[in-house]
Amino acid sequence: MLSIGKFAAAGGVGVETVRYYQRKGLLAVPDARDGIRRYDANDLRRLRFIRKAQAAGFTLAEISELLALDASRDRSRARQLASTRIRALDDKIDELQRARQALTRLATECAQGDHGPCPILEAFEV
Amino acid sequence: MLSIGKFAAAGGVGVETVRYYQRKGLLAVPDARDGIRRYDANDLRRLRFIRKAQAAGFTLAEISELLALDASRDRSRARQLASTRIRALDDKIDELQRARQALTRLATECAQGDHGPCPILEAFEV
DNA sequence: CTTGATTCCGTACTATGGTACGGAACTTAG
DNA sequence: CTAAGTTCCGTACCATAGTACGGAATCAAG
Repeated sequence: MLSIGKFAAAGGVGVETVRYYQRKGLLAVPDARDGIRRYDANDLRRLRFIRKAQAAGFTLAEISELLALDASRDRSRARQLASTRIRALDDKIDELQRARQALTRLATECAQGDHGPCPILEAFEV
Repeated sequence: MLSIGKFAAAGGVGVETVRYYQRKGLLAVPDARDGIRRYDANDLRRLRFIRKAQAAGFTLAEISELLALDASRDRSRARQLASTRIRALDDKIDELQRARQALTRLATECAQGDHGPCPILEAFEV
């Protein structure tokens, strides 16, 4: 049974972040014995779930829904959320790759010769 | 000479966004003739520059610096900003690709069989 | 037992990039 | 000329994901 400080540390977040997740309804606020709330292994699994899902690009709102599904075991909805997220990831990856390509080309051109306007600066114009 | 509404439309943003960029120092606030401020082609180039740089993933703070460089013509600093941004893009792309891979695998596993816990939900646990 | 750290709780503040609102003055279309 | 649309300006508000603060109470170490 962990105090909030140990719990937060075990989950790799700050105490304030735990409280924030509680306010958001992502984590339960355990009953306090003697005024100090204690967190168990279930709480910790849930906190780690949140962090991992977040690393996979889910927003906290989406994670709320995943956590609710965890209770209902609604597989088709879980797959739906996953595939929506995959499409969003694809779009974002494409966008970033296009930006990277454009910038790389510009940086190369800018490096070749020190006369005339810098292509990086010029490219965004017009 | 465009009014702020036409100017914003020409730049593909809202009027409030133009005012926001002015507050941020990204766009100048032109002198008003007769109380109405007029925007010229230079202003429009600058606004479009902002939008394009933003699409390349620069933050408004970085764009401020790019706009300042545009005046000073500091090519080496421009290249430096570009390569820093390229590295950040690479990191982000990697991260998203890892997330995509993990999610795709999970969604496939979840689709195979409807018994037992859903791997998508389970994966984020432990 | 005392001192320093931790907990609890509400509230406020941060950064980022905008969006909305209200009222007065001014412009534009019919 | 009148009515509707714009502009100006300051201020407040939005979402997202936290972070900070203050004061009282309680816990842990020496």
